[in-house]
Amino acid sequence: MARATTLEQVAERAGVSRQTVSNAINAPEKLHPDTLRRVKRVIDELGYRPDSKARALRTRSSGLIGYCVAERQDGSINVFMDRYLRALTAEVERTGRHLLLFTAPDGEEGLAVYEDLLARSAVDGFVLSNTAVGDPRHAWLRDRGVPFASFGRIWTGEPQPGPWVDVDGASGTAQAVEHLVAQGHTRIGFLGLQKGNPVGDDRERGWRRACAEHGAHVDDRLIARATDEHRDRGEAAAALLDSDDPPTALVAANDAIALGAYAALEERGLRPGVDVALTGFDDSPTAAVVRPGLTSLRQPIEEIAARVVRLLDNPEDDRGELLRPELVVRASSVNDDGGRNG
Amino acid sequence: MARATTLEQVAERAGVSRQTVSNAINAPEKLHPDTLRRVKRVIDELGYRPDSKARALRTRSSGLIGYCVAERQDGSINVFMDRYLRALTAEVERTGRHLLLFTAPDGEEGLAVYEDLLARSAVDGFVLSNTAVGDPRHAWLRDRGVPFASFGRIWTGEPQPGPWVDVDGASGTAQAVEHLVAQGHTRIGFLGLQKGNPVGDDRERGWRRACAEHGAHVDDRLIARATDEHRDRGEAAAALLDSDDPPTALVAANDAIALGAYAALEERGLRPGVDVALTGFDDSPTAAVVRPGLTSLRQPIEEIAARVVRLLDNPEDDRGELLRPELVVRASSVNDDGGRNG
DNA sequence: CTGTTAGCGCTTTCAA
DNA sequence: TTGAAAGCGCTAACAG
Repeated sequence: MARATTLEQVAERAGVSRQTVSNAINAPEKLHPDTLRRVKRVIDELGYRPDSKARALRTRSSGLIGYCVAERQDGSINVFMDRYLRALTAEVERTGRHLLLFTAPDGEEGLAVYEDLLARSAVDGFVLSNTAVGDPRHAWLRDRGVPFASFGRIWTGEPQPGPWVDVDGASGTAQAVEHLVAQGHTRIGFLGLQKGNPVGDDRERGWRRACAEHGAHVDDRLIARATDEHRDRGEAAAALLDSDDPPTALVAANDAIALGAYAALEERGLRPGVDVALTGFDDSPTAAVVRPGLTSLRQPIEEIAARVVRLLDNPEDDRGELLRPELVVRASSVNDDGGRNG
Repeated sequence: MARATTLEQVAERAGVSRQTVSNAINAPEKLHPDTLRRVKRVIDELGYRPDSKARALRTRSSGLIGYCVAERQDGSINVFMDRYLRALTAEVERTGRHLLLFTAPDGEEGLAVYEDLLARSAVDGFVLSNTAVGDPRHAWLRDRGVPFASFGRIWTGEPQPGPWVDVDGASGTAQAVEHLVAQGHTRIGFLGLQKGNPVGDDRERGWRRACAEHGAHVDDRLIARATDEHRDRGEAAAALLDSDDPPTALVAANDAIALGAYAALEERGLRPGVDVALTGFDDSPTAAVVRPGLTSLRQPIEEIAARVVRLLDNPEDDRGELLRPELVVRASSVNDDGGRNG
């Protein structure tokens, strides 16, 4: 690998001092236009770029933002990983930095990895994701004055320890309910997560509120909960479908559970969208591909990435931002197919 | 953010020179056991870690491996992104390095980004992925003596410009055919990609070879091709199903096309697995979730990541490695459900 | 506006 | 085995 051009080589060739070359790059307004032009030409000729490590050493900032890819496959963020990382990388680059990936165990144990990265001054800050209930990372970083921004709240009830962006789950399920009410449904079931799961509770709140607001039934017997957040064989939906007064529509807390409901419906000879309307949440890649297409709530991943990076640099700006997901209507929730069966 | 401990602080506290501390970390065998113990204790007390940038500057190696996340969503690698990046990150960490993410346009244009990273000495090498036909990156990096390893071949027919790992597509579809022949099928159709797409051609070869070997029909009229590699509405399958002598089983070149076939079957009142056996390729998350579950070929992503990193460090070791995908049998390809309907 | 000096924190080289 | 000197390539601070 060829040795890269240095500042000194540029300086010599341009007949100026090293500092002038540095200024040409970092503070061009300080140079006489002629000098600037001459130096710039030499820079281009030689293809010179400041050595990132030397600059980092001197400026005490690595230009790297740490991002942890969960060590164990937990499934939930899975469906966004691709979109999110792509967007985050692009956003971070817009400010001339890069994303540094690392792995760490969940919980307290993982803090050692963050500490290591910090002790080596390998990163300037962190973007947090896969936030868990009572996640210790946020407070830990805040206490050390480390810049960070989080996709996801810590859900402890206490004030958030730092800037965050999250998706408004209640708004999402409320949109789904409104959509179903507009189709004439008044008995809309909710396929939730385990009670106490803050994401599930949030999404349940939206279902409850919207049902009340729009005159649909609100009744705890319209709620069933999935045992496994990431894989459901349809048990939750089955419970509601086999009840005395089954709902005519189902709002699921996520796509995995909605997909489980497909199985439960099929077993009972019912068709999603025709016999029972169904909506999911997350707009996973699968939602667009199954038959019939699953109506779902698309998380504004690209916007989340943009805001997270902005909050990282301007932590005072806005401490928290709640973004509305967007309802993507497919055949699973509309009686009339209307060509939307994608 | 608190200033990190330096070598000098450790040295002073331990009553030794800076160099001795450096040796305690990088060449402990050079120290007297007593000195080593004393220095190590101080290192632990202070939580000292060498500053990565200073070390990198001095040793001329950043400890960072570049990985490009494709700028445009091309869909194909999408399904692996999560697993692959996780595995790659872990592998790279095993040797004390980290992954640096960046974006770059496809083709020649993107080389400027690689050049920039190199000129700044921001990375020690690259792991390539999303390899395109005639991908210019490999030869470009080789010509500059930059370490790299590729997931995916360049498919030009010329010798590969550097170490690579890839999945043996032909072996995969051959496995699928053998599985179908074992179920009694002799007319097995192939749902391929556009002719000339080397991935599709490779997978087609396996189908053809295995059909010939196992006495199944081999006939170009058993082949239909999808227009769009990433989204197929079932047109390919429809062409075969509506032919004079339709196949009783279908091997698709990827899951997206197989999923398209679900639609074509449904429209004709046929059930995957019951009336027509069907297999996909890639074992996308969707394959496990659709009804019936889609039999598919799982790429050994974790092993690919491990080998890519090994090749990066030992380019002479093995220039190319072809890995066998694993057939994951689900209900779409077996007449008897057998409880495998996942 | 330009140049000189100093030093970021580390490891390599060489001397003791 | 340990220590001192030098310098990786850059920019902050200041002098001219």
